[in-house]
Amino acid sequence: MCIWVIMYAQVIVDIAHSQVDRIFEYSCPPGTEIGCRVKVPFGGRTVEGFVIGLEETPSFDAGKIKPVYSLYEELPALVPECFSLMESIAARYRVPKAASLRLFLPTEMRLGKVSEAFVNYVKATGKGEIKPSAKRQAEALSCLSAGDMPLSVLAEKCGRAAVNALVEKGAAEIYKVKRSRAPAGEAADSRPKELTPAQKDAVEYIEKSDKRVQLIHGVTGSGKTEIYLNLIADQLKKGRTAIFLVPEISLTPQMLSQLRGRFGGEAAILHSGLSAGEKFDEWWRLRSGEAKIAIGARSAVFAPLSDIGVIIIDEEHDSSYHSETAPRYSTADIALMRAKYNDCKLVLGSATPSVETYVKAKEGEYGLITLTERINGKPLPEIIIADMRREIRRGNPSIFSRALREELDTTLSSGNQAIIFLNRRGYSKTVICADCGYVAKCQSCDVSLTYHSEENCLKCHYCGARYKMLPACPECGGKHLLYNGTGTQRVVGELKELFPSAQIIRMDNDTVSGKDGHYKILKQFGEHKADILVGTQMIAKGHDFPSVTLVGILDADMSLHFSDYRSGERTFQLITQVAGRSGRAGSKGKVVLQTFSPENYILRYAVGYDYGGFFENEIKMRKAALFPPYSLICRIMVISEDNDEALEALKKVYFAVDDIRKSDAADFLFLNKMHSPIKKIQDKVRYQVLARLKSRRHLGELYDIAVSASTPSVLVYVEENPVNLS
DNA sequence: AGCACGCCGACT
DNA sequence: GTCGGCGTGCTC
Repeated sequence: MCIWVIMYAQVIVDIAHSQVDRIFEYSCPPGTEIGCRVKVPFGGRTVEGFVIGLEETPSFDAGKIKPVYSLYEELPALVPECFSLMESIAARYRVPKAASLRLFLPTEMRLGKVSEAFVNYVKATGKGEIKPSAKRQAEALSCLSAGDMPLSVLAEKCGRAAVNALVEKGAAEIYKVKRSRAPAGEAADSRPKELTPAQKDAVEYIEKSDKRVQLIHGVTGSGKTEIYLNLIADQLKKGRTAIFLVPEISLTPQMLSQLRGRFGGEAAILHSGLSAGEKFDEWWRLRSGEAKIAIGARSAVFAPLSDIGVIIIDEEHDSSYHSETAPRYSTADIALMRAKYNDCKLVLGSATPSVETYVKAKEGEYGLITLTERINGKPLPEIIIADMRREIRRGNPSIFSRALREELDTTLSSGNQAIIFLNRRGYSKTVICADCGYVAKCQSCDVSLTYHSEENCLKCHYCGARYKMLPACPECGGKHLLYNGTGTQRVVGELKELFPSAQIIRMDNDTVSGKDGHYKILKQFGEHKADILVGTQMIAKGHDFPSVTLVGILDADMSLHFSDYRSGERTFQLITQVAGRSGRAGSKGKVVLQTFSPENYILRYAVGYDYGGFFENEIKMRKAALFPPYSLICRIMVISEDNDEALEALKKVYFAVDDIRKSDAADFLFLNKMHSPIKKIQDKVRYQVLARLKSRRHLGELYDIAVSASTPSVLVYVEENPVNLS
């Protein structure tokens, strides 16, 4: 006789709503473990839930407790660490626990939409008899005598009817075998390379350091990747696991095959190109311990690994590491939580680290490894500045400088390829004087103003101030004020006139369609099906094009004048990144950088690949102007289809924040409410409360205000140091 | 979040 | 007299 002790499961139901953001108790079947996903009855319907605790005695009226319907799987999907992270994320970003738990599962896996895949096998039982006339059945049995085989193969050979008949008679049986959908893909040969002394030092330094976070600042081609791979390999040797994060855009087919070649089945690669089934299988390979390295974009920071030995974030400055949906986490924050929990290192790497990261490394909070030498010893491509004011003065109305035209000519005639990059993003337009390069700025914020055509005025996106349109340049009196950038079509048009025989591909939001339209265009160009690639942001990173020897940046200063304290940083990062596209393989590369402000310090430092100089200047300016990291910019977005409701919520938020300011005025550098720079997106009006705070001490209260001001029809959320103010 | 229960207007 | 509007309240 056997007496089961009835166990009670503490369950978080998978409904992300504050009113059900608490524990519900259910009696559960034996075999239920903490971390299991369960199907439970909940207020007349059936929902998915997560077991976060087990108890022998319920704390709820036992008579009202209902039983768990079923378990989704034997092995708990959530590892113990998830519960600690769940608490931190829910508290930090003010989201329901269910919303933070969802992060740990690929969306494709929720609600039991995908499950394991099976393949049917047939085996002979040796039982039953077949009639002598049944030739096909006999044939099938003889096939099986050599061993079991997949049903589909046998049916193809001997006919489905014959197999069915054998099964009917009991002479054969069908059974299921788990089929792995793990993406096969090619595996390039990429055996470990001998490390250079600098790389060896870096690995040793990181492993010995007592600092939790390490920053590798290394120029393009300095061999950061090889350092990462060695750090990972060392942890695997110790029986620990690893997470390797890259920007989504870097997960190109070449990179995937390189990683597979290096790590084989030890690595699970989670990327957006996987089907639901593939993702399911890759995820379970990690969870079951079969795979020990999780490689992927942002969401892979939630990989179901235990005993993590190292977490790596490559290209740490990349904006794709910030989530754009609630909870709006930053990947580095989560990675740091996990690094602390697992007592392991968090390694950040970049050729152009974000200012906020670099300042921590310089001040000693993070370990800092600087790699100045390139592995192949080759110099970085030469960057030439073309002064567009001079071009105009000399009567060159074209969008191409003389220098760029000449370089294009030599590049094309020597059979090489060129990339023309347009530095435009977002929606706003700044005002530039074509004669002297003057840019209109806000008097109280020192950021550039944005031209609003509907109201024909200039606005500051930081304080909401409005300025009258300028009839002429206030500096030089020039009348050539430019309000619009140049479009890619115009660039292609002019190029065709200048180089009629060249093949040109254009790549921007208009020409890229579908999920891999992006990749298709790059592939074409990589196969040298065109001589010139013209594009915006999207060509800045990713692919290696061996025969590209020239990169032209048409409006290098465009992003400098965005009304954003980070515009200088972004411009430096962008130029460095785009320049890196030139001269990847054999021949030396060149970069022509066209600008209306050639004396600008950001461009000067970029030309010399002088990150240190750039940083010193930038940090000085941020300190003087009290911009991050010397302050915290908080934006509370208010979005709704109903303008009145939005305004009501906006007022509520503003007055609540203002109350905090009244109690602690010293912490507030700025506070105002205003329209969002983009007033309406998809028929939803957008307002914002913008605050600049000296410290983080009121951040939690701001999150609380956002939560309490949101309604079913008004979305309210907080953004910390927002990447773009749209 | 859903879904039930519940109390007031126009209909077979 | 009923059908149904969606306001309040609960879900182990």
